[in-house]
This record gives sequence, C-alpha cells and structure tokens, in this order.
Amino acid sequence: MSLATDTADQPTLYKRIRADIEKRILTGEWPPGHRIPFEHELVARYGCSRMTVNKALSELAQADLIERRRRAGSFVRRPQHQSAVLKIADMRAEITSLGRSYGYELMHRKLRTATAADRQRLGVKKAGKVIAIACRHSADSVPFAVEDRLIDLSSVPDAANADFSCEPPGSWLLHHVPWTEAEHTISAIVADDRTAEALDIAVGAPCLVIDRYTWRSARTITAVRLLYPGDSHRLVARFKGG
Amino acid sequence: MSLATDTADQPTLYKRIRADIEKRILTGEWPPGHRIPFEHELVARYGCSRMTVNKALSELAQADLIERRRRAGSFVRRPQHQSAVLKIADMRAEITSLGRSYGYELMHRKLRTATAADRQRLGVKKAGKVIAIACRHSADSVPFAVEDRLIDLSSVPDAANADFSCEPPGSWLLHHVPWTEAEHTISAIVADDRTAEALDIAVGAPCLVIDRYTWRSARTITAVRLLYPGDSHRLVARFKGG
DNA sequence: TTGACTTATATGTCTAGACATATAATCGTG
DNA sequence: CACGATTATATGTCTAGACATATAAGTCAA
Repeated sequence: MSLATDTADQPTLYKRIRADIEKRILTGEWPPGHRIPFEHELVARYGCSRMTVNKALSELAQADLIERRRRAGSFVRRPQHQSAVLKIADMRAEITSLGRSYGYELMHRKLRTATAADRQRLGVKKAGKVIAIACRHSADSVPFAVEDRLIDLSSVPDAANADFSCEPPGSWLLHHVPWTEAEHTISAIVADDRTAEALDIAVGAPCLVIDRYTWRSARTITAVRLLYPGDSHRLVARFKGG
Repeated sequence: MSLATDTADQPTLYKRIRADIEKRILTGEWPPGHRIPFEHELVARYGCSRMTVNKALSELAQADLIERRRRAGSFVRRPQHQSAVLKIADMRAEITSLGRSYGYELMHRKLRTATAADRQRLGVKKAGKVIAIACRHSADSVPFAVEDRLIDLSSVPDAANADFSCEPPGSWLLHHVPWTEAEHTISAIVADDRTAEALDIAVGAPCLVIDRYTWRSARTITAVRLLYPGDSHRLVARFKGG
C-alpha cells in the first residue's frame, strides 16, 4: 500500500492542521462537545505561528464543524440535520444548461371559470377565473417533460394577456410574479396512453411526477404537474449541508 | 430612526469588506463573471493591510460566492437559481412523524475492498475498504423503502464497528458524521422481480428512486439508493422563496 | 447563598512585511 | 503562424508581533 503517507506531500500547513482535526472529528475520536486543543497548544504542536492555526480553526468554524467561544475554547459541533436544496430552474435553463437545444410547444390553453376540481387543486373557495395550460418541453427535439398547469387569474390577472404560445408559462411566471412559498410533491407513476403518447414512450414505462404549488402570501398563484420520462430524466439537487 | 447607521458601529473591517462585496453581488451590481477589485486595490480603498482583505475574500470564496484564480483575479460565481429545501430526515423520523410504527431489517452487510464498481459509485480512485449494506424500512409492518448503501471506510473508519443490525446506517451516519455537501438524483423506474419482492408490490409497478451522495469537503462519505413504491409514497418539499 | 466586581485567558482582529506558486501575457524562434 | 520559453503579477501561505474583547472563573461583600 502506498497510501497513508500522511506527513509527506501535505499541501500547506494550515490545510494539514485543518485536515488533522477534521479527521479526528469524523472518526469520532473527538465527539461532539469535545474541546479542541487551544490555539497556543496547536502552535506548540505544529511549530507555527498563531495565525496559521487560527486560519485552520476559522475555516472549520465557517464550515460549522466546530464552534469557537471566547475564553472557553473551540468545541466539536453536533452533526447537522439533513436538508437538501433542490434546484429547479425554469425548464429552458434546465435544458440549455445540459447543452441541449430547448423546444417548447403549447398544446392547450383555456381560460375558464374555475370548476370544482380546479378550486380543489388550487385550494381556493371562490369560483374565479383560471387558465388551464398543457404544454410540452423538449430537448434536441425529443420530449423532455409535459406540463399540466393551472393559473389563478385572481392572483395573477396579467396572465390573461400573456402569450403562452411562445413563452412557457413557467418562465413567464418566474419573471413576472414573485412567490413566497412553494411545495413540491414527488412521486412516480407508470405512463398511461395519453402520457405515453405525449412523451413518446411506451405505455407502462416509468414516469417521474413533480407537483408544484406556488403561493404568494397565502394566495395561490399556480399549480403545476410535470411528467418526466423516469428512465431518462434525472432531477439533480446539489446542496451544501449545515 | 436610530438604525441605518451604516458607517458607524461596523463590527470589524474585514466583515465590512466582505459585506460590501456580498451586497454588490447579491444586488446584481457585480454580475456573475465580473472581476472584483484586486486585493491591492481593496487595500488602497479601505486603507488596511493585505491580510485583512485577503480574509474577507477567502471567506467569500469558501462560501462559493466568488472564485479566486491566481494571476487572474477574483470573480463572481454563478448564483443558485430557484431552489427548494427538501427535507429528508432519517427514515425513522420520517415514518414516525406520519404516526406509523417504524420497522427496520438488515438484509445484507458486507465489508470488502472496494471493487471497480464501488470505486466508480463512490467517485474515489484508491481501492480502500467499503461496507455494502442492503436493508428495508417498513411502516406499520408494510415495506416502505429498500435501501442499498455503500460507505467509504477511509472517510468513516468508525463505521466498521457500528452495529447495523439494529440501527439503520442512515441514522448512524446522521448522528456520527457531519457532511458539507450532498447530491440527490431523483428518478423513476418500474419494479423488477427482486425490487417487487422486497417492497411487496407488483412487478412493473412504479418506483420512486432517490440516489444520494454525501461528501465532507470533497471526500465521499456514502452513496445510497432508496427505492420507494411510487404510487404510495410522496416526497414533500415545502420551502420559502424570494 | 447570592449577587456584584475583578481578573485571567482564549479567541478576534490587524499589521507590515516575506517568499512561494500558478498562470496570463509577452517575447522569441522555427 | 504555431509553439515553447520567459516574465510579470495576483493570489496563497506564513511570521512575529500587537491590542481588543468576550467571558469563565475567582473574589468578596451583603
């Protein structure tokens, strides 16, 4: 084994100090709550100036691995809870960022007085006007996702005049309506006849489903259901923990 | 108003420099790709030593707000787009919070030297030891999700001694190992024979798939694949936007 | 025992230098 | 023009100090 050459080839001193401490925390040798050696002790151990160990400890503190308290010392923090930031840019950005050409096709648009089903979906009681939209997003001319959306016109009156034949409703809303809250529900289904045709996949093929509800201060703006071919599309959420 | 005394009461110089730059980035005054002033220019502007502006810029770099390139300068990074906070607590919390009883069953556990496939999955080059685990989570004695996990022992040596026959590896890791970064990939598949049996669903039924990779400062900790019955389970992400 | 005051100390910030190192830009050559 | 060598320069790291500041701990009086 040519591994474990811990001492040699360290990039820089402060990084080595940081890595050393990090290792002890990760292995559990220094459990949460454990007091890390004082700066002056680390200075003695590594034979460097205080600024060098301070830089190592400051970075560990910025990364929330340790907590520093004046006069008391530095302490290992408890591991953080899990939460992920799920990035869902608008569809055009999502597709073009993959280096593929974006295509959009409005399949259906209807302005109507909200039906009972519409009201339930939007979570509103009054029967105002809504726009129902069905459209398809494609990447390199291959169906990427189909969208089934309902917009509450009493919350977004301007949407009645928007031209959704060229601009996807998601983009339009993103650029015209600020939102304060949203909820995503992710599930999986198998494609029925209609979905299979729209996505150009086989009946019975897996589909990833994202339902998104968007509000602005307790007022529903829009409800959208996105269907992705489940075996080809992957929704990636990269995030920083803390 | 006694507030808004911007110039007075500044905490420290480097924090003020950091806040100034952060503000310009967040307001869009300095868009992504924009080169922020060189250190020596900031030194002149703020009348301080280089170490002070260096500390401010280093922290912005650690926070991924800017990117620093030798000889070239420091540049504003692309900001994150729309994002949702997807909370995925550990499985026990997820199930008990639904008011259902949690059940756990270790199906398979093996400590081995990383195979080529393991290394690729973990994104590591060196062939260290890994633990491969397969287990099942159930709610009210009904299969809820099956888990297929790989833990990199060179990152989490203690995991070799953990008893995963009673405690789910996710819980153990959550309580023993802090993470800094993770990536989720969500997709959908239809159940094959083995999956169908493990989840007690029909072959060909939809399954929601979550692949999660977790790192601690560029070091892979674990890779896990979770399979949920797609028609019964719903993954909810509620979040606040701007 | 409790509260107020004092002190010791670990971290927080800062300086004015130094040398190292990666690399964009320039220059020179075939 | 293409390509390798050289140079200039911005960042990366480090030092040996300094003073500031929050606060744990000790002290003392009510």
